[in-house]
Amino acid sequence: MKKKSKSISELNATISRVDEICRSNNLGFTDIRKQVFEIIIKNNKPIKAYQILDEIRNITNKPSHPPTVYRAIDFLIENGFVHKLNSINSFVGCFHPKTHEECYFLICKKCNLYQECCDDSLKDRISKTAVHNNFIISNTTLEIEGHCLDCSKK
Amino acid sequence: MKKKSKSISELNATISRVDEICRSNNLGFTDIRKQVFEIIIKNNKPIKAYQILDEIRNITNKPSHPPTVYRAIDFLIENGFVHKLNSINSFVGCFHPKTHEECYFLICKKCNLYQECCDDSLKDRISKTAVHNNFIISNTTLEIEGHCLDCSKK
DNA sequence: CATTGCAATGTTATAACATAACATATATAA
DNA sequence: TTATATATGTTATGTTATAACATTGCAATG
Repeated sequence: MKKKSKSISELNATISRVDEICRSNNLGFTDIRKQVFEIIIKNNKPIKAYQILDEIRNITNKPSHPPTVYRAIDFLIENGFVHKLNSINSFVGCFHPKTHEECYFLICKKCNLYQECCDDSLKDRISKTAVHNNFIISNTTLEIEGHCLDCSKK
Repeated sequence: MKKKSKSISELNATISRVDEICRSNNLGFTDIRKQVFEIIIKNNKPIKAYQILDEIRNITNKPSHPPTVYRAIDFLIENGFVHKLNSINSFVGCFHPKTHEECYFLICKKCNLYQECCDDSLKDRISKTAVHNNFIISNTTLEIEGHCLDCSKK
C-alpha cells in the first residue's frame, strides 16, 4: 500500500506525460481539463466531483458549475487519465495512462489511500471467466476495499 | 449468460430459503423486507431503488418514502440476500445466499441481464493480489460490463 | 475578410440517488 | 406496567449527476 504522497517530480512527470499524449493524439488538453486533472492527481486520495468543483471555485474566484467538472472528468476518463471508483463515487488519477486498459484498485477504508493493482494474472483470470461465460467485456470495475498494512496494524 | 427469467419455482425456492435463514438466525423478515426482496428477485434484471419504491406504491396504494426502501435494501444486503451493483446504482437478488461471501457479476449492457460469476479461481486470484499487497479485504466489487452471447450476435 | 461549422464552455434548472433526524408503533422482557 | 429494543412513518434535505440551451472562440472554406 502506498505510504505517502507521490513526489512533486512524479506528479509533474505524469502531467507532462498526459500533455504529450494529448498533443500527439490531437486531444484538446484545455485549461479546465488540465486544472481538473491536476486537482485529481495531486489529491493523492480519491476525490469527489463536488470537492473538485470547490477547489476550482477557490482557485479561480469565478462561478463554476457541476457540468464543467463532469465534462472534464468525462474527457479524462475516456482517455484513460483518470478512473472512477464506483463504490465510493470518487475519482483517482492514473499514473500510467495508456499502458493498460483496465485498472483495478485496492482502497483502504481507514486512510483512504488507494493503489492501482493491475497485474496480468488477475486480468487473465477475469478474461477467462468472461470467455467461460461467452461474455464480451467492454469494461470492468474491480474495487477491493479493506485495510492497508499500516491501518490494519493500528 | 442467463437466457430467460428464473422459473416461478426457482423464485419461490429462493424466497423460502431466505425465509428459513431469517427464522433460524432470528432476523426479522418483515413484510416490507419480504416485499422488497420479492420485487428485486422477481425483476430478473438489476433494479433501482426508486423503481422499487414505485412498485411498492402501486401495490399498497399507500404513501411510501425512500427511507423505507433503502432500509429494507440495507437489511437484505447486510445479510447477503441482495447485492448492489455500484457501477449502475442498481440492486440484484442473490440466488444462493450464504453460500459465498463475495459475489461477482457479468452485466450485459444491451439486455441488462446479469449473472453471478463467483468461481473460486477468481476469488483465489483476488485474494492473492490482496495478500501480495499486504491488504486485508473487507469487501470486493467486481462488475464486468459488456455483451452476452445473444446480444453480441445481433 | 465574412461566414460557417465545430468543439468547448457557461448557465440554469432539474433529475436521480441517498440519508439525517425525529416521531410513532409494536413487541417483548423485566 | 414500564422499559427497552426493533422497525417503520414522515419530513426534509444532502449528494451525485445530467439535460438543455446559450455563448464563445477558433479554424477551415469560400
